[in-house]
Amino acid sequence: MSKRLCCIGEGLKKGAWTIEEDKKLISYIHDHGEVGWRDIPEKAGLKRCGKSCRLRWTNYLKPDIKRGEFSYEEEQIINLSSCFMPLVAISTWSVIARHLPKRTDNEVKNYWNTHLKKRLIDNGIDPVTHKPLDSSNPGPAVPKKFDCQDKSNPDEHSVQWSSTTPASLPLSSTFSSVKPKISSGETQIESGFLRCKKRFERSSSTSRLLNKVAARASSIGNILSTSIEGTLSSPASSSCLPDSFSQSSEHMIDNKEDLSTSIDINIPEYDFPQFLEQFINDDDEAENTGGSNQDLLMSDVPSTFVDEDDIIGDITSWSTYLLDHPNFMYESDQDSEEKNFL
DNA sequence: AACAGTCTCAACCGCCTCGAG
DNA sequence: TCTCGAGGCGGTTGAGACTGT
Repeated sequence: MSKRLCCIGEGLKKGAWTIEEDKKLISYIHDHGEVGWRDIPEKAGLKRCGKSCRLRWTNYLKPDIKRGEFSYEEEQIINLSSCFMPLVAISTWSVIARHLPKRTDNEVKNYWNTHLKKRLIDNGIDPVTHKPLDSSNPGPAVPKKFDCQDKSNPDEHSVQWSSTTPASLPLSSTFSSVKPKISSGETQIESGFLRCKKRFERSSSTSRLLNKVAARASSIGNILSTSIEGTLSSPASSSCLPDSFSQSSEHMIDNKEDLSTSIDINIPEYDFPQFLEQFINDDDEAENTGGSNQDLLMSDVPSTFVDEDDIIGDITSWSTYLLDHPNFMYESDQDSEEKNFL
């Protein structure tokens, strides 16, 4: 198949856009709308290829784009979404971006690559597989606050790291359990086709699950912090913690008052893994009964034959790990004290 | 103040899918 | 059914900003 290359042409400009170019593009789209990108440069008087115009518009100039730092809730969605990376091969960033209102896929991707991925690597986790980076590394570094062996008295607010293996690793085993369901009778070609098809369906399934998470994204920070609180107050976990950490957790509780409204931490709903499971069950029930739960994104998505239990297990595994290690994603952020207490 | 190293993110690249003809 | 162009995607690059010495 021969294809005319879009961005190769005489006199086409590349690189950073000027204010004048931006004005021309905005003015043209304001008058004519986002149609026919191929013709827009010529009609708008721009020496750019259509593709470049489209990218500039969708990633930067569009009026409803939100810029600036990502909120804690947005980070949580990206973190959870990153768990699906090994499962879905296409449309990942755009699907995630659709769950973050006014964020572009490019921005989400950049944020993951420059911030969140780095944090995982810093903490000894492979950002692709979510496994420890190497076998000599027993797992992500764990704050000494969580080290059962360490009964010393670490500074309450500064986090020190040890290499103690955490009780549970995020997704390391559960991911490998999610395999394409190809029957024994299929040929290689058929299985290739099906694999391609399944990629779509997984993407859809992922989106549906993300949608469920995103639907409560506005309160996810509160839910997590409360759940962490509940986890820490349980006898099993508190017996493992040094006294100083109990004080630290009290500090967390005090600080939480500033961050959220008061929530009854005894309500099981706020156990995050349970919350996820319950939320998905509620959603399924609504679907079965023809309920009107608004699916913000995937209302047109066909049913999937990906085993959602596997994926839910993955989410639960990862969220459980996050709950067990509340500082996990934030240890590199020395300047983000507030986040360290969540 | 000057330089070097690091980080950020807008923009580009090449490939893919979809839909019109 | 096939071809081809438009639009969309993830991966990558590199200029400018920032930070440390």
